[in-house]
Amino acid sequence: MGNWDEVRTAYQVARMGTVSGAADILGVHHATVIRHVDALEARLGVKLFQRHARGYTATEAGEDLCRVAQATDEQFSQLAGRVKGKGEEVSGELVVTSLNGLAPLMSPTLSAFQERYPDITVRYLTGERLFRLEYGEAHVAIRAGAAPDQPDNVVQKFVSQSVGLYAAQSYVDRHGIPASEADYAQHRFVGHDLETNRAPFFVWLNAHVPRENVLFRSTDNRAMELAISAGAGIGFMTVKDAESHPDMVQIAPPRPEWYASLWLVSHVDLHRTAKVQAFLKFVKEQAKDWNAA
Amino acid sequence: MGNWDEVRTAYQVARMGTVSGAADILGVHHATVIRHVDALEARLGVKLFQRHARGYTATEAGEDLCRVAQATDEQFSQLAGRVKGKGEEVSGELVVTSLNGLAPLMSPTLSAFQERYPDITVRYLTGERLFRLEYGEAHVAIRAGAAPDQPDNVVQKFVSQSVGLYAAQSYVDRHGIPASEADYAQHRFVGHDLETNRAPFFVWLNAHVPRENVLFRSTDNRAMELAISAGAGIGFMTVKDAESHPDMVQIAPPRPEWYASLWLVSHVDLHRTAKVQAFLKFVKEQAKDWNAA
DNA sequence: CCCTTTCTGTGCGTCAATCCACGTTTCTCG
DNA sequence: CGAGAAACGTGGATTGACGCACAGAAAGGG
Repeated sequence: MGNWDEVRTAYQVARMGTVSGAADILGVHHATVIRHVDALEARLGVKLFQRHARGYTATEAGEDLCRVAQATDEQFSQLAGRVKGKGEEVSGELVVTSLNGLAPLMSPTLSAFQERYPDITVRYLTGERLFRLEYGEAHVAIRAGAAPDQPDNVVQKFVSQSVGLYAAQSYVDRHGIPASEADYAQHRFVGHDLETNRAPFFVWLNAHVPRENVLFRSTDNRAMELAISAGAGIGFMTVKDAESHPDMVQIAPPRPEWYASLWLVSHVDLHRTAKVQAFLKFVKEQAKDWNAA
Repeated sequence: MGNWDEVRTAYQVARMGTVSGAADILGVHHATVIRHVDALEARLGVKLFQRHARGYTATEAGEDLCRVAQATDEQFSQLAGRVKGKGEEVSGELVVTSLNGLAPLMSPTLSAFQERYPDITVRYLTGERLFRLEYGEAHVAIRAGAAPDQPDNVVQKFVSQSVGLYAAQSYVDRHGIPASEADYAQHRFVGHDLETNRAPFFVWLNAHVPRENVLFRSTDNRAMELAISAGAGIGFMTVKDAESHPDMVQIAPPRPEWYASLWLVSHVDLHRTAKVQAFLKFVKEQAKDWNAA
């Protein structure tokens, strides 16, 4: 079935009964309508209309086509209505992705967002591998580290969490507090397992603390946090996280170069939709007081 | 919803996942596919696909469109199958029309035709008004009188029934048999109510018998036949009809100028279809021995 | 690590689909 | 009965859509 437009033209001819009437509705010249009908009949090998001076009347085949095309027309009209609305209303799925470590931060916000927009189904995808926005795997990603600059991605600054060096009271009781940076070589640290990690505070750690002093290593932020809390060593935590743990001792105050910047990333094709805009607005409102600066 | 072809190309893009693949299937250049998708998105005001180097992936709106278009594609395929078959197989409705008087002649033939082609539904429309082939009201018409020469109508000679003048035995018992044409003025006749009737034997009657002698007039051939049979007067009957009535006396033998010619008429648009061809062949076979000549 | 393949995207020239105008037929109304 | 309107149908002009070619980018393979 080669050409759907010809079906549409024939449908209007069957509805109107005249070529001229169909041409008016379709907004084309009546010669075009005649050619469409002729082409369609030639392809099907069947006469769809009987031609006479008062217009065209559909044969059985033409009436059959008319019924099918009418159903199609209604389906397409409904589709257009749905699709146009879909760009303006906040409903359906919202897929958000981030690395594992941000789950404690995001979960309450996503929950609140779902409560605010009950038509939304929130899917929060986390994992070690980065879900890729450009393949449509997610609407919004929360990325950490340096500002991503992939083309076709819209990047907005989210929060800059202030990060400090902390240790548990139990660790301080046993090993004391380092007096200066030179003293760090005598202490135990909690750090990332991969030396190539680009997080700013881990870069700083690699530069200022011998690798052999990083005795607890993990790839999971949550595991490191629990390790610090359990007294395994000195490590980086956000000020907010540290405050939520009892008996946490600040070894070094937050520094600007340690800031853990988070970025809201969305694909340019979806960024303008009302759904994504509503989410970005909502999450920035929620995070207003998380900022360090 | 302006352009159905654009929906079709977008559907293939959603199916294939790539512009190139869709272009291959559709048999057009991939640039055309891109233009169609762009135009459709612009009209709907919604992004249907996310573009990336590996291809296009459908957004929610695109998936919605894909579902609707798939249903449409299936509908159209089925339609094409039905419609193509409709031209080749003998099924559906066969609408035959004629004047009232031919019903006794046609009914057995139509019944036999329906028995021969069980998928056919026969509709036999009779009435004073002529059903018009050019408006698609009937597939085949049986017309009487002079050869019709309307454009777009295919006319075939059907049968020439021999017509004679007859009277019932009861009439002959009371009024005798006219000795010559000059004697007709002393007899009673059965004729058509309208003097303008073009049937050749009625034209002859108007010319040779005073109007006041036509004492039984009707517009219905069947009524006239029954009137003659009941002894109301002398009237025209086909030889076959006269033979089927008991006690019928031939007043004058059949003449060529009285021949009631019947014509098979079909519209040129439908004449080539297998259904009409099958009917014409069948009815001519049946009527082989009806002919007078 | 580079080469190949695949796919998107765009500027440009060409061709076909479209529009336009006129002729013909039929129906209607005065 | 005759003029006018409305509709189909066709040949010629034109514009918009299509195909082509090339560039850029990303994934896969040796």
